[in-house]
Amino acid sequence: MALEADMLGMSKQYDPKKIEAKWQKKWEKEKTFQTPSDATRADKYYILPQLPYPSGSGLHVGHAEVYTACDIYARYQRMLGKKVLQVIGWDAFGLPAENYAIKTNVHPRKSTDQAIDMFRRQIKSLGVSVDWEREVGSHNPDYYKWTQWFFLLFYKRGLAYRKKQSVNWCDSCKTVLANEQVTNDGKCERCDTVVEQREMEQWYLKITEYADRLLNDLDKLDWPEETKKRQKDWIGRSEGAEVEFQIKDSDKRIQVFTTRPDTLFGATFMVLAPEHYLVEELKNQITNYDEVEKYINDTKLKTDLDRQTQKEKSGVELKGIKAINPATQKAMPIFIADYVLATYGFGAIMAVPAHDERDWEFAKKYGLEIVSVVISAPMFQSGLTSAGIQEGAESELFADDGIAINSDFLNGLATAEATKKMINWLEENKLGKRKIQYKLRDWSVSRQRFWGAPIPVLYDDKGELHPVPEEDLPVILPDDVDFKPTGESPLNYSKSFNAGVEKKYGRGWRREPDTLDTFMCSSWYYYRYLDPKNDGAFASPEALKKWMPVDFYLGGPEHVNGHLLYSRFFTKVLFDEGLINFDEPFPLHRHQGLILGEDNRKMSKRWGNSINPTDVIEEFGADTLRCYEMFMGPLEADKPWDTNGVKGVRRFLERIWNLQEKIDIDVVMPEKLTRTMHQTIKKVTDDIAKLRFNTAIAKMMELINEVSKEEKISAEYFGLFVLILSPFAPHMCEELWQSLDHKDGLAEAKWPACDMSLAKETEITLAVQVNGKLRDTLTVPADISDDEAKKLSLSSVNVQKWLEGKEPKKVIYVKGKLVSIVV
RNA sequence: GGUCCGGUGGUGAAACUGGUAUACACGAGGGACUUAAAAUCCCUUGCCGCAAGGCGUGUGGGUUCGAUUCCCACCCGGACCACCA
Repeated sequence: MALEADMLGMSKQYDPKKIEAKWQKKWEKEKTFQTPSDATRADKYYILPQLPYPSGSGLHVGHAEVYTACDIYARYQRMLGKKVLQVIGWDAFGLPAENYAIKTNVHPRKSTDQAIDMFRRQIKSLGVSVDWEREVGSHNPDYYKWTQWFFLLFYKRGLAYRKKQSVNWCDSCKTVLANEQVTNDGKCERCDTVVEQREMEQWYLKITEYADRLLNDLDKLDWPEETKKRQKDWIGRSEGAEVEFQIKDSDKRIQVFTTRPDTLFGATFMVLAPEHYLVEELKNQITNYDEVEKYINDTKLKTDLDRQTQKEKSGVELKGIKAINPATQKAMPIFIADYVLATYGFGAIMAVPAHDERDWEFAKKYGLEIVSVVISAPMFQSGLTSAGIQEGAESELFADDGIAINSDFLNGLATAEATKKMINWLEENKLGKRKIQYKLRDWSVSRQRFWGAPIPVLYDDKGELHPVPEEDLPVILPDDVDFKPTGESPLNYSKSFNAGVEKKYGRGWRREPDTLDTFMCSSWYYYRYLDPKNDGAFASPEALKKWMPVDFYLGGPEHVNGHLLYSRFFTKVLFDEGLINFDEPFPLHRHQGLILGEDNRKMSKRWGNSINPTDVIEEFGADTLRCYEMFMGPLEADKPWDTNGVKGVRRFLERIWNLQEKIDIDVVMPEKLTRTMHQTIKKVTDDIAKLRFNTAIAKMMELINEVSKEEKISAEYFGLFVLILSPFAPHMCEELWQSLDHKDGLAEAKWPACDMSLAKETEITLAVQVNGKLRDTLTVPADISDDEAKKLSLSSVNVQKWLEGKEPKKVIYVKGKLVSIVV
């Protein structure tokens, strides 16, 4: 049929299904996108699309957005002569597969591998230029061997430890959750169950030890400013002091952290978190312990959600004990209250009701003493006597910086000065010292679940822990497991998991039954791509040296405080171990936006507004899907799907396809079209570099609109266009390129250079304004002089009309743009 | 409550460093082709006005020859954080 059509001189119909299958097969067979082995530091380019979780519901149009954007960038970089590394892998461990197993009794390995097969097929049908030979899956023993190795590295460096602590517990998933996995209304991010607090022994990684570096090194990164700020806020650095308060008639002390040591003279009571260890220790001296115990128990029952929605502060005084304010020597009442968090600072505060909103509310409710020790600078200068202030002091809350009063040796000092002086005084008297406090907490990494990497630790017959020797890795995840969640680790009940342990290590020895948080798997995957089959290291020193750091990383903004922070942490630990010579993995990072449903809501089963990329490919073709998703709007913006918009893009590609009919080798293109071509090359080049794919496509559409009016188009001209379109619509462009008699595929082609002398306009349109209003436009030679431009503008009939014979006061010429006349 | 981001046609969105606001696309209206429909092609499309012209980038001010862009105040929407001492 096709041959017949050719012989009749009829053009072939654009048939993406055929074209796309053909080229995808060819690329795969010829390993077109295999990572070049001759890459060097100078010409390497590492492009990383974020690691997908292969969910059972298949690929989402949002995935297609990430892979297309990265692929356009990759193909562009190759055409510039870069040796590109682009790979996709699978974040394969995790709760959904295990929950599915509990429901259906299908082994997670089976459902996960099925999901991966589907994902791989779907991603391949997008025509992305990734090196499939380097694909990795975090659930494979040759991958999680190294996840376990990383754990041992942390352990060796004293960064992994076990601790009994109050943890977030999801009773539906029967597991512990990291703070990052709890939603802001206190629910499990996976299953929406309200999270409770439980005391449990868990493994932690000491990410807090890296808080300052994780904060300071943000300055080195080219990341969206908002993202850096969110990470900064999450780390939450505060400068202040720790202060010790003696308990009256006792040798015990209460330690607190405060950012306002300058207000110490105004501290009138103390508040401990209900979980504070001193409450138990001072039990015998507390006269109302029944009441106190009741409050503690009530707090335990309360969920985070209850604590947050509760408006009024509550607490109980610890009667029978008092603390001494080291500055005033006054005895102060001590309370427990749940507005003080056990997990921040020392779990205790000095309360300064006059200068802290929370303390103020609490003092008001319980009728506690309020002493004002800071006033605003204007008020201080207005000459109010200190007596006058003392009288009116209780009426107002003042939480800002100001001037110290009622504070002995601090009086008259501004807050910054007063703070310094107070810290010096505390240090001299051994009552406290300067301290920097972070909100960031250590990362809880153990999970009482099956579908994860086993923690490579052994316990001997005395319960002492021993890391698994490196040569015994990987600790294999067994298959004989009952999936029913019990709250205990399913691995406890696996025969094969514990078989041979005693024989190998000694009588009474057993394995740690917990598995690692899946975030540990995804914190280092970008290293494995460099050397995925290496059995002796997570990656060879040569590969690390050649490819890292990642040149461009694209991922969702949801990972700001989880994955991105953890990956930076892993990298810094590798750096400290001397295994790498850089300490940030992703110097350049951008986010893609969310693709919403046609109804402007987030795509979900619930609304029935999901779009399956495979359906779109089936109906319109992968090239159309790719171009449409890039044309929708800025990459980082959230944008709704519009099926008519997809049709519009398909129309655009068809018009290009049909231009083949007009190709004539001998025709010489008009100067104006040559100019448009070079302007388009420049625009598309600049826009791809800035990831502004939407405007790049718009510019190419403009060119096609203009060219479509021509009778004949030269093959060379058309070829130039095919080159710049090729990263966006690679299948169609390969086909067109081939039909232009190029023997090599586009993988061998070079990105065209913009010839600025050809792109330059010979004529420009000048806008002429009179008193700021547009009155005329003039077409003039591009090299017109200032005087000539002004003279021409003033002589224009349209301008004369508005001048009304008056002499202009001022004439401004903005080169190549406009003339502004003021009368 | 705090922080950040945003508000431009009927819709998704353009606009370099302060310089002709609405590129490109969708939708809509009209026309050509067709027995008809689809597809395709052409024209129109911010608002008011017959026109000249006026008005227009959330609202009100300011700076400037000139403001979507800079400054101040406010309104609205979204995201994130949320008792962090």
